[in-house]
Amino acid sequence: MSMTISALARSSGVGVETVRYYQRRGLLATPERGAGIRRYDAADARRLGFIRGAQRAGFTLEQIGELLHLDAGQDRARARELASERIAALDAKIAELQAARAALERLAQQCHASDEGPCPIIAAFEG
Amino acid sequence: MSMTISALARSSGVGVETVRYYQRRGLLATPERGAGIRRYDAADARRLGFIRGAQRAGFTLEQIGELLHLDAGQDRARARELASERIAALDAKIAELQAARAALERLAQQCHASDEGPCPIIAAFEG
DNA sequence: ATAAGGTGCGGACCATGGTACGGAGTCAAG
DNA sequence: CTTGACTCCGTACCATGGTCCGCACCTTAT
Repeated sequence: MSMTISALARSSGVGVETVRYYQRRGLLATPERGAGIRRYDAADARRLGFIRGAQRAGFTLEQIGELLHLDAGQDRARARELASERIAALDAKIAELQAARAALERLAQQCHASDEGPCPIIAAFEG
Repeated sequence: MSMTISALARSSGVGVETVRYYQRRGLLATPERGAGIRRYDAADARRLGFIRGAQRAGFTLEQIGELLHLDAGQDRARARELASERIAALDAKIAELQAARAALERLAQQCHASDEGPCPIIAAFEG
């Protein structure tokens, strides 16, 4: 159950260079090389999957590094702290994007409604 | 009704260097200088406000540049096109963030519920 | 066994959105 | 009329998250 770096990368939908970048960042281990080629296993794939998932949740690579570090240390309080900070940030971001979406939608409709005068999409945001 | 660059910057809550950066990017005009100092007016402030608002809506500076360019050209169809692309992108992003938020919330609660075994926050995302 | 293609590695480079620096000129209050 | 704050301008630098390059070695199919 071992794979090369390109198989590992493919398994998580990233590029080989990205895997190598994560290694440089200390997010992924660089396994021992058997005759020049490093071999990766399911644990590496899970870890890479974790990184991508956490990244989708908006964690930066630095925060992900901390989470991975906690993994070893069992510091659950800190993990929860990071999680709730992130939840608050997500709430703020979601609200902002929803507001922007509503504004854009309204503008697009106004713009569509009349072809006269200045485009409302442009006219908006000003102020 | 004219102001210096720092007043303009303050009026939109950005730094002077940011205004200058937008000028370099071609998003803001650099008015004629009266004896060495450039003077800005309400139109400049509105334009800067537009840039910030559009940025909050998730447009990149490049897209904002295009929107501002359309402003002159009255190309409303293109403006609507950009707006609806952005709306779709916002919808996707909002859905992603909501999913991430829900996942994190659930994990934080699980983590809180029991202090035994591996932290669910870490265990998640993997896969 | 040889050629094509994957791997390891270090370092350079990229895009995005700024931020900082240095030196010269300008403006406003005391 | 000097001092301190502000401005102009070009250039350099920053953080983030990669991406590409070149060279040598390894692997695999033919």
